[in-house]
Amino acid sequence: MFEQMLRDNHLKITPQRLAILKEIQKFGHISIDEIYENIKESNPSMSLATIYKNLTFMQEAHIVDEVKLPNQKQRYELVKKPHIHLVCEKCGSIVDMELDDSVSALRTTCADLSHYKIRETSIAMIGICPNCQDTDC
Amino acid sequence: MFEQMLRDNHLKITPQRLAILKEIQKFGHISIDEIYENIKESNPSMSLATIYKNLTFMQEAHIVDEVKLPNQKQRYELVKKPHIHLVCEKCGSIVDMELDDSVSALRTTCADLSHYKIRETSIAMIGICPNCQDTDC
DNA sequence: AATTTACTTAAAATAAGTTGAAATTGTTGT
DNA sequence: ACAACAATTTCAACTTATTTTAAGTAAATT
Repeated sequence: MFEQMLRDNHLKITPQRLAILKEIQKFGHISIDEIYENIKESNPSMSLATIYKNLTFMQEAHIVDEVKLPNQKQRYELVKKPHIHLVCEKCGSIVDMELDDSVSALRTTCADLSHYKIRETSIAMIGICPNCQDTDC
Repeated sequence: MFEQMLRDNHLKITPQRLAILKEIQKFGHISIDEIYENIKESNPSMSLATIYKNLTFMQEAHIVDEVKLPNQKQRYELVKKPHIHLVCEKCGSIVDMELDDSVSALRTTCADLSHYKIRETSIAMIGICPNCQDTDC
C-alpha cells in the first residue's frame, strides 16, 4: 500500500522511498538520523540528502507528517487520524492516543471562537509514563 | 518583573538577558535569529552564542518556553498559562487562545485514560485565519 | 527498446547550534 | 564605595544539520 500511496501522488516508487516508509512504520516516530542509521545496513549507498528530499516530498503528499516536540529533534510518522502524543520525559517514549471525540470537540470550540478554518491539529501531553512513575529507571 | 524572575532563579540580571526577554515579550513568539537581528541594533556586540546559552538557562528556569510548530523554525515565548496556538498557514501569524476549561478537560481525560502524570501540554491548531479567508493576501 | 522525466548520489555550500578560554560584568560582603 | 569572587559574555573554532548542485542512474511511457 505504500506503493499505492506513492502512485496516487505521482511519486515514483523507488526502493529508497519504500525503505524510508518501512522504517517510519516500524518505529512509529523516528528521527532523520535514526532512519539513516537503520537503513544503512541494508542499503549502504543511500545518502542523507535522499532522506531529506524524500521526507519533504512525502510530507507535501500527505504521506508522512512531521512531529515536533519540545526539547527533541524533529521526528516523522505516517499520516494517521488526528491523535495526541503522550511523551515521557523520563524514558523518552512517545505513544499515540486516539481520543477522537475530545480532540474534535476542542477543534470545534477553537474554530467557533476564533473563526479560523482549521486543517490540522498538533497536540502533545508531556509528563511521566506509568512505567517510569513506578520504577526509578 | 523580568528582574525579579531572574533573581528568583539565581540568574544574574544582565542587559543581554533583559534585552532578550523584552524582544520575546514584544513579539510574542519569536525565533532566535529574529531576536538576534532585532537586538543587534541596540546592542551590536551581543553574540548568537549568548542568545543560545541564555535561552537554555531561561528555559530551565521556566521563564521562557520553546514553541515548536510543524514546518517552522523553533520559536520562544514567555511562560504563560497553558494555551493553544492558532497558526495561520497563509500569513504565518501565531495567536494565543486561552481555553482553560477545554484544555484542562482534555488534559484530565488524557491523564485518566493513560495514567500518565502530565506536566505540560503543547497544542496547536493549524489552518487559515479569518483575515486570510477573506482577502486573497 | 528508446526516450523522457524523475530520482539518487556524493560533494560542496550554507545554516544552525555548541564549546572553551579569555575578558568582562554583576553580586556579595566589608 | 571597593575588593573579591563567581557568573556571564564574547569571539572564534568547531560540530552537527540541512540544502544545493551537477552528474549519473533508474523508472515510467511510448
